[in-house]
Amino acid sequence: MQEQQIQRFFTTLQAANPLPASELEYSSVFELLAAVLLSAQATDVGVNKATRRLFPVANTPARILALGLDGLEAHIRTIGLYRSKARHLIQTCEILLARHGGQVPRSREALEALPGVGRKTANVVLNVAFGEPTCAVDTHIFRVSNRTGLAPGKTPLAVELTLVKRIPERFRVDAHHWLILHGRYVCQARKPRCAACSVADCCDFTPKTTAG
DNA sequence: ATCCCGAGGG
DNA sequence: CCCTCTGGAT
Repeated sequence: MQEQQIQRFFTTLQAANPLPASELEYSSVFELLAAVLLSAQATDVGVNKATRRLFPVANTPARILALGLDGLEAHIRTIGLYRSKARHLIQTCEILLARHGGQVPRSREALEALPGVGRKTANVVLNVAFGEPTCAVDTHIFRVSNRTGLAPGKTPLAVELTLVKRIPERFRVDAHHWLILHGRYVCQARKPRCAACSVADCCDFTPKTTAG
């Protein structure tokens, strides 16, 4: 995908969805962090189902810790990888209270030091909660970036660095949600819906009919 | 490279 | 049945 096509790609997605947002449900920065931590290799629908049980009972680090490991697991048992996520979330809450006054830190280093928080989750929090133009690369963004030719790369980090270079700054904050939603509903893993795709004409993957 | 790990879809 | 879902730790 060439530079002019990248402009068109994001301009088109922007026109269809001027104010894109996460489909994860949260009402505080801590809830966002917890929801994103729980969302690893899980659907947002499944995460929302669990957090609708969890957050009314425990939506602060102290309240999560008050649940204990078994109590937390009971609330999130329907999410894949729930045992490791419960353990990590508890360890993260302990660190938030011990080192950060119970608040979610704003630096990449501090975020990635939290158990269960890697580069992708840190990028999401930095972007969605704090407005930084980071490019979190999840399964959707990795696939869409490679398939369309927007940012080819063998690893998520390689894709991320290319995305930062290639996405114009004015699009970079919202690009996260545009790419995820595009991957979820149009550029799907198994059967990409190219016939219904608004950006097929600037995609390396979609077969294009020769002009004329 | 491997493990974790439930739910939904094809 | 198999694949996929806003990955991270070992």
